Amino acid sequence: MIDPPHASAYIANMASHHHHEHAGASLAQAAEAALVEAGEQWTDMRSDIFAVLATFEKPASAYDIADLVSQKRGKRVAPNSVYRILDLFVTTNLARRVESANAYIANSHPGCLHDCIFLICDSCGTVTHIDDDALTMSVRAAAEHAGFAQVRPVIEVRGKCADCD
Amino acid sequence: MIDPPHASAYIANMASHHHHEHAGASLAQAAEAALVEAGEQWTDMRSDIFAVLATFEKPASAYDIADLVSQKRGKRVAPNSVYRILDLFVTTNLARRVESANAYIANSHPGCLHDCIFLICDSCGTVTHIDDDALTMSVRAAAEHAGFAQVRPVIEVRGKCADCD
DNA sequence: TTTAGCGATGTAATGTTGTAACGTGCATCG
DNA sequence: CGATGCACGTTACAACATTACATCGCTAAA
Repeated sequence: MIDPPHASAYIANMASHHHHEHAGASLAQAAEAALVEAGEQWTDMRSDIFAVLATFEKPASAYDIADLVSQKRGKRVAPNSVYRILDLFVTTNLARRVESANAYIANSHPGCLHDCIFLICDSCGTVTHIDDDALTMSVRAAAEHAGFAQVRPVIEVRGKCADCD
Repeated sequence: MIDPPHASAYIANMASHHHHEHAGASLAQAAEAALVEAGEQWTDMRSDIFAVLATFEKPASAYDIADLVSQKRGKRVAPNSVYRILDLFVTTNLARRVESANAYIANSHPGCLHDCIFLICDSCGTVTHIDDDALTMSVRAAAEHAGFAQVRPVIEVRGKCADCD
């Protein structure tokens, strides 16, 4: 799961509403803005962890991030601390947890709330993401129809990406 | 995650095609038939593990199962062995892995192949399952449209069930 | 009948992922 | 100056998963 960092590569959304796909410094700024907006602080540690997370184009495990942040800071950062901050990122929509990979990925449009569909390549591990609100709303509706409330859909698709196929 | 066993409680499917929802002995028989059909053996160990898995109405971790099977046999069964057999069950469609819970659940209609949608209650842990082929096919289609092949959808919804809400 | 192969399971060790409990430093505010 | 709250550190441990190799029993070929 440790891999050479790159800029995140997301494909465009199919949905009616559109938004910016941030990258690099722009993304970090957007993240900071979103976190502050949520009433949380944008600390050095949070900034570093977000920066590292954003360099991955594949889902990064908390341990991957801990290692890289430790290097970057020249001081050991425990996975524990990373988890705390990742949890914060997830709840504030700066990052997403990829359940089927036990890993995390930066949200390329923080501040913009919706359910996403992740496509994870079983060969190369790369994640692309689709926003199809019609589809995710149907899933929500189905769950609510079954009596569920406070619904949080997890929609991931494992498979072979176009490159690896 | 260790919990008093019960018969599995699944809700009916919404889709056009219908099938039996097995339970108890009938389910075990169906599982055996499906496994043999797939060219695999129905051994005592596999039978025991399936039986234990089927008593859960919540997703069961490999370790939960290992504990109960160990009791049942009066001899320690290592998680390792359980994982092996669970993997087999998953590939032969006798069981499903619930990714967002790192756990497994028996398939109440083995031999009948489709994608399911799991609803997992964050309070009580109970899983219900929906078969909505229109929805899952849309997800597959979206993934294939993005260039993915050999697609395996993972559609889970976390939330509060009607009882816990 | 031996023996070679193979599939299923056992055993042990280890790796990975995730949490709990508690301590410390630092800013703000009465 | 305390007191409070928050971010982060440290340690330990729990939960989940895999690897490598050994053993057992069956069956098919020699």
